[in-house]
Amino acid sequence: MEFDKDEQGLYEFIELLFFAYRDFTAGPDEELMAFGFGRAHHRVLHFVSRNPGLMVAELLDILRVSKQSLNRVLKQLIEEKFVFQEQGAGDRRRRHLFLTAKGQELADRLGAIQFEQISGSLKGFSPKAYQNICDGLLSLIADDDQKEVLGRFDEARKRSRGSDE
Amino acid sequence: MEFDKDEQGLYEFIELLFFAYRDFTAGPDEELMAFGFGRAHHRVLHFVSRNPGLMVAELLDILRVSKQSLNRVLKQLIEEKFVFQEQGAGDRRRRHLFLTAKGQELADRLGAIQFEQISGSLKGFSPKAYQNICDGLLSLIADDDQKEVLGRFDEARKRSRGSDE
DNA sequence: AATAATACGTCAACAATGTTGACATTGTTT
DNA sequence: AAACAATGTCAACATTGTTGACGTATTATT
Repeated sequence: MEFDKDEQGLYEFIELLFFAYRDFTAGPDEELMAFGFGRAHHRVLHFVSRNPGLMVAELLDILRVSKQSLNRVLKQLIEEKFVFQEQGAGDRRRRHLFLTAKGQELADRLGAIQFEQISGSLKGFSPKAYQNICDGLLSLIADDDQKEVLGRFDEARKRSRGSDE
Repeated sequence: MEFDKDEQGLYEFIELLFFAYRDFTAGPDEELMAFGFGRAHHRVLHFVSRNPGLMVAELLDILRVSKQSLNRVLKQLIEEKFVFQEQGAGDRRRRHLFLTAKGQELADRLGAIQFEQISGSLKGFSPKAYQNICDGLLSLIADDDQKEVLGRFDEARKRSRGSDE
């Protein structure tokens, strides 16, 4: 397996991504079933947990689904008190999304499942090798989206520093 | 971004995988629409292309869906002459799956789209870095499945050597 | 002040893809 | 002959995606 237009290698890469994604999402999916939720709910919980105060429009841009599709799961999460909204201070049309204690608890549990999976899988990797994997995944993302993704990473790290210290 | 139970880094890893998978599947999805097919059809075309003579039971194990769900798309692909079946020589209950010329053409076109995406994204990576990415993806796959995946990789490489020389 | 644009919510219909359960067919094994 | 295995099929239903149309605040523009 080396990179150089080797057709076999490229096909293998495609399959690795498919199987990795398949097995990676399997764990949380099980846990979610107990709540009557699915993968779509997980995505909302994840991104609201990581970006507290996220607006609906931003979430739509992240998930790339129609607002009707998002609204179906978001409505459930709000009705069942996993998520709540706050009207924007400046612009009162905006709804900022946050997790309730219950929502945060579930998001954290799902995160913990994936943490174990990742650290179990990658514990043998050097920091350098791990960096290569992250860089590789990042460059698979469409050029226009990479900036947005990295921007949100930065904000999350700033928030985390702000609350830790 | 370094590997060591850094919560931020692990969350970032999760998101990278999500966005990479999202953007990686977007290309073929568009092409498939023109044929009235979806991602489920793509998976069948891909794995039959890579493993000619694959049995239905093996495909079910790869995709991890119910036979009824598979049958729906497989039936379409057979009726529209992208895939054909051959009765097993030894065990005549078995149906071995193959692509027709038309099916192979479509599978190749979809492969080409993803090839361009991958090589465009990873062209700056050293062979070593590329190897790290592949190893990382592989280890994200459930332990029991890694052997199967690697086994099929080997078979595909053997087949490819057999027909190339 | 009237009008347009924005952010969001909602109703309805429909499509793709997943599920389970039940049953039929054909071929192999015991 | 009876049991098992591999596949196909019918039906019902769940989740998550789509489009189109419309409603309601709120803000921005003219």
